Amino acid sequence: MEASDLFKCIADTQRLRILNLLEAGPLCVCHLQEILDVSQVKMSKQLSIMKQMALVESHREGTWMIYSIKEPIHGLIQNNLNYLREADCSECNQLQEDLLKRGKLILRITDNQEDCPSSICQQIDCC
Amino acid sequence: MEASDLFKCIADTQRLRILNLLEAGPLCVCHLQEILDVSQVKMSKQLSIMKQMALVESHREGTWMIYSIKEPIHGLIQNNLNYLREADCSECNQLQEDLLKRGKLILRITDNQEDCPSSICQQIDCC
DNA sequence: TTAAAATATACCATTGACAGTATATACCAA
DNA sequence: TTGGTATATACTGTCAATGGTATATTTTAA
Repeated sequence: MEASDLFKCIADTQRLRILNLLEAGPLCVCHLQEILDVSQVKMSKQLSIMKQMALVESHREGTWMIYSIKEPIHGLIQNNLNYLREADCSECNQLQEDLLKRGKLILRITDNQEDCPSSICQQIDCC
Repeated sequence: MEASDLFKCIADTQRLRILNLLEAGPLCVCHLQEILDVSQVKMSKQLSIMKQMALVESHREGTWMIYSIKEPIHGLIQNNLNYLREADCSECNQLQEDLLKRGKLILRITDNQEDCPSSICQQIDCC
């Protein structure tokens, strides 16, 4: 895995946002879609790209596919996520917003007793 | 200047190598060409791209164009250069090799009394 | 004023990333 | 076994990045 491939990957704002979210915990495709407000096809493709690069991995739970960071997270990715979360720029702010949205989303699927992939909700002792 | 633009920039190995070299000190186009072993046209284009992004700047000395990092260097660039110089990957090793080549090149143009852009050679009290 | 060196730009062809539509697959519940 | 939900893939058109050739520009020296 060359550094240039990793840079190319996170040069796409959506992929960067996905990695930022997954680094906080696993999510299924539809919830990623909801947070990033992006079409199903596009999300699926982005995840597929990063899966091929071995940056993320997935497992099935019923009809859901749960994506998570493939451990250990690559140092260059971690380094840049850390940097951008501290920095002040429009994309950096978006990463923070996404994490807030993620928090709300997890609360919502807990509270409303919505169907909830256990590997996501078990993070907060629900489901 | 969005983070994604910066990532796109350093996702190109040549541009990354150029920034790595310039961060160590100014160089003229022909010396960058020599170290990276790349055509004149291509080098000129890469520099032009980064000049437009305000990552580098240039000034003329005779027929030479001397390029240098535009201060202050962007934190994201600095951060990644620091990371890659410490890391171990083929591209990381290349960055180190380039810096060695740069050192030898500066010694050579000093020793051989070659024509030497003063803003480069004054770094080592020559010319 | 002409020639040579260093650099930049214009032009063109090729390639690769990306977005969208349609369709396929996998799983579940009735 | 049928329909619905979630997800993936195939196909296609479009646009941007890239690399090469030729040429222009700037400066210096003869």
